[in-house]
Amino acid sequence: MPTLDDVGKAAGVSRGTVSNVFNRPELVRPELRERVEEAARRLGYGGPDPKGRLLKEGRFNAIGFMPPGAYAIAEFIRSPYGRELLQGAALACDAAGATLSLVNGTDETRTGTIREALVDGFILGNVVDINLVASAKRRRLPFVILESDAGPDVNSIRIDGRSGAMDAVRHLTALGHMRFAILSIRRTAGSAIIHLPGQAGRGLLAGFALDHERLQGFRDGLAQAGLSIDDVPVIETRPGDPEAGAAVFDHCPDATAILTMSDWQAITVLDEAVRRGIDVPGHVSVVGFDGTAESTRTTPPLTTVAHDVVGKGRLAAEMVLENGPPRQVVLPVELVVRASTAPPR
Amino acid sequence: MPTLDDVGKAAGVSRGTVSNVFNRPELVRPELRERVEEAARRLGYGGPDPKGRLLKEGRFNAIGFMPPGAYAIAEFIRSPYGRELLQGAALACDAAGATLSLVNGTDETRTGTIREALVDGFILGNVVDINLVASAKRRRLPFVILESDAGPDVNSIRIDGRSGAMDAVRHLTALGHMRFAILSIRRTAGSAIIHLPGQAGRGLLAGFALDHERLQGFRDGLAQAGLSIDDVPVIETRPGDPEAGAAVFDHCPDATAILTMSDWQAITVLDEAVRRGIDVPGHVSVVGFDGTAESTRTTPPLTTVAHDVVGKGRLAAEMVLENGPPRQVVLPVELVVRASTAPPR
DNA sequence: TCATTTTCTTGGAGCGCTCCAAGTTTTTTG
DNA sequence: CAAAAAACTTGGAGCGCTCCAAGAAAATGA
Repeated sequence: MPTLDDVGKAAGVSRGTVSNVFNRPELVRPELRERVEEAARRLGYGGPDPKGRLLKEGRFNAIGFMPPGAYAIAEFIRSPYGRELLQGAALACDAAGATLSLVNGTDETRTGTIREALVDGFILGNVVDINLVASAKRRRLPFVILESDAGPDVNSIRIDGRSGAMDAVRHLTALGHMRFAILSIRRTAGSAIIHLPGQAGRGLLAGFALDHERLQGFRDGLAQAGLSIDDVPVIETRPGDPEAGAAVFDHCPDATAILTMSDWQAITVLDEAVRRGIDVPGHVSVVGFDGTAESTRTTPPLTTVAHDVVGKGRLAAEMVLENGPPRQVVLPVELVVRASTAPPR
Repeated sequence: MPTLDDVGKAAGVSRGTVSNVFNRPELVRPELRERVEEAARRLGYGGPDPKGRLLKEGRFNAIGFMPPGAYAIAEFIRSPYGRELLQGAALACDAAGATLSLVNGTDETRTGTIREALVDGFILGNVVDINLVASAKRRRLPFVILESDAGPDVNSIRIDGRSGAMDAVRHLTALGHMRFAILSIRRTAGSAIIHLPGQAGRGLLAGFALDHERLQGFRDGLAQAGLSIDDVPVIETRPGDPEAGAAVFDHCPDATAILTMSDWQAITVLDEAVRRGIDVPGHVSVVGFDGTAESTRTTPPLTTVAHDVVGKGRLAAEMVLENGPPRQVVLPVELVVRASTAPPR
């Protein structure tokens, strides 16, 4: 690839002049300009390489988005939650004239990615591996983490998952439900993990912050109705696992209410219900989480623990772009009652 | 921000040694390494800046995605078509270990964006402004354009929109439909444009390649049934305009079949039908375009002119990443008949 | 102890560009 | 027509890094 120098040589002028021809053409006498442009054409010069400029300018004018532990970018875009989050981030980037870089990376390579990504800051999707936060700090770029809190010196945005989950349970117990099933999120590769009541080592409340918090909310909500989460089957599936619905119906045949951790999971359950001819909400009630646009369009429309996902994505990008003092934001949630819940059969 | 040199100075070693500490630590004696690391910590050095390396290496290891003329990135992600396309591109980037950069830009700034984006290649969403192709050529990076054909020296991927559109019309005329409405895409900002039959200067077949082609298909399909597109009202709305459905029902009250240019538009029509208590397909049939995953989940499920959108996105990214000789790919379409079409009332 | 080998460290060159002070040429002015 | 002003062009410095040949130091062997 020819460089400014090559073009300059070919046109019999200096590098600086060639640079001017491309960046400040008004500074260069027309006939000279023409000569330089002609030389550039002849050599197949594609214009000043942004790499060079970059080094000088010092900014990529881009922020990186790293999807949550369990996802690849492609998978994340597929999820209703993921695409609204990206939408919001894209909105903010657009407004700021910045680029949104979708960086991939398996759990093992993410640290390296953080070290080397060509960005001015990061949005770290729900962080599973806490070492990522350490890596991000080390890079000394602004970043924000989603759905975790890593202390007062780290930007974070999360929702109050516990109270949202409690609201969902309260709604269902108020309708008279007593027999629940919980669809939780598996944060590693693989198919559904079934935790039946009474099973040893259910370790449900270990895991990852987001899931932990929501499970706590479910637990506490159940407790308020005199029920124990220990009697509730919990199934962990990967976010977009199409088998999730099947797993629930197979393993929790007498649940009258199914609590989930995302609208996507709830949709899977709805789909499986159609397949099996199970009536929702007549036979079983289903509650989603996140309140994405999808949840309004299902059949029946989904009762869900909603928050402003697009707004969250936008805020995240804004925080990174602004690079102000660290903030920990907790967004409100609201139970939106639609037609997927009703009194038990 | 401190640099390798600063750290070297602070630790009393050379720049090269500091670089080794970070990149090939095994080459550096442990105690020296420790001394350097300690100096780095003390200075708050965030590790070798990728900018420097970049210049040496010469590749960004990223491809840029530029959305179609009418969209911003955020809007594009909202559309069922857009997110499947991005999904596919993300898939290919992930497999290649590359980053997918979502570059924004209004119509006026896109040329500049193409000149300066920090990427090794481009996917240009449906190109409205043909000058973009010239800009992309000038940059001398691999690129592919979608839903247009810019000749044998430019990578392109498109579907056979004309035959897909014809299939849609044939399906409807076979069912007995005689009165149509067409929902087309407005490629500029603003609300719906109504082209009623007989109106002067309908200029329907001008516009942008994709729309042009599909309109041709509609025209030719109608002609086969002895109908003229000149008698069919055509409404142009922006891709995600929620008013699209309303415009159709307001201005084409006696259409028994509505042809659209995207599933997204068709979904809008379905939503409006629900709102107005209009039965689909009892009262009116609706046909989508693209065959996105969304189209299976609507009520009723959508009859649509389908193609593999995810595959298209993946292929696009692969073509850019491979940087082989230019190819012009035409993907097959297939009319998928579902429950949104039926014989006319 | 000195020669040889092995291990470690150095600093210059170069990646492609932009910026800018200084120099050169052209134009204007008195 | 010379001097002053304006217009244009030049080339070095520097952005932060990696690579690598060469040099220095330490370890090993005779």
